Amino acid sequence: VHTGRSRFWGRMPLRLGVQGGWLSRPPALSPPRPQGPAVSDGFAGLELALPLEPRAADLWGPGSWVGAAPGPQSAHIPVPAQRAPPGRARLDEVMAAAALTSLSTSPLLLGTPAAAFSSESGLEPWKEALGRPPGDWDLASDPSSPSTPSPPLPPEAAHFLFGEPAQRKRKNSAQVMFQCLWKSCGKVLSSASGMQRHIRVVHLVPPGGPEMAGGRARTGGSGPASRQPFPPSSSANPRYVCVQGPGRGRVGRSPALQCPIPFLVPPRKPRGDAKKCRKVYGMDRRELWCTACRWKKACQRFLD
DNA sequence: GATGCCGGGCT
DNA sequence: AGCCCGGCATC
Ligand SMILES: [Zn+2]
Repeated sequence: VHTGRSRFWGRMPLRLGVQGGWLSRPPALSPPRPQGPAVSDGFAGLELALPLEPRAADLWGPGSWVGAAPGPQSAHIPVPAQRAPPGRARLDEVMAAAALTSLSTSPLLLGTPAAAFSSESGLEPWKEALGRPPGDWDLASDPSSPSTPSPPLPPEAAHFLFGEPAQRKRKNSAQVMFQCLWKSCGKVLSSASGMQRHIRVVHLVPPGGPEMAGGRARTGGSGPASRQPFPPSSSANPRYVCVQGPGRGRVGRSPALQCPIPFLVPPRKPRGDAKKCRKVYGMDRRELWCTACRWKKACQRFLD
């Protein structure tokens, strides 16, 4: 059983270079590597478009691609911004890119020309939200909001979450909204603080252990992965590595350590050395492979 | 180049 | 659900 896939968040139009929950593409950053190539680094490739301005104009503008300036620790991931081949809506695509991760929050501009966001494809969450009277789908609908005020997320986290919502002189028709893109969440809130709280309460394991979570503890692995960004990773490698922020380089087993969530990642997974069906039987004896191997999935016969 | 397999598409 | 494959990371 592996623990869900990606567990990052970022702003909407960005995409994290993650595959299978393990960081992809080592190179670039190269922190001091204490060990051989097999176990070292591996998380420098984290690709973030942090410097991006969250303003819609920039994100969806005429340029077809947006990306972060290449830097020591941020390669850029181009994200199609405007047009997309028919059958695949652009927003859908961007959403997919973002949703590739588990969560992302982003300011949305409501009331802007529909063309900017119009999409036939499924975006149920905020499409729905759009249909409802403002203030209705706000915090009021958050089932898990205790009356007690809680401390805000660390400032860094907030930064990664929303950036500055660009306090434009608001044309009375435009309104900045925030959407939670945590896997299959999509909640839309009207304030950054509200979104922070939502994320903390609903998606984050509190820094005291999962059992301290509000009323209903989410201990085991039974719940939807969407609520377990930091699952009690299996006995083998119960660690997360902080790749950015105050706690950079530190390891721990929960987001409790000083690290903005987006940069708290599991270390790279080594490839097992067990020979799998493909290697054992060869391409010509494909019928002998286990089904998983035949389907290019993780082998079920020869486990690691 | 070969192998392992995630993510996602199709039926 | 079963089945397949693109693409990527690792060997
Ligand atoms: Zn197999």
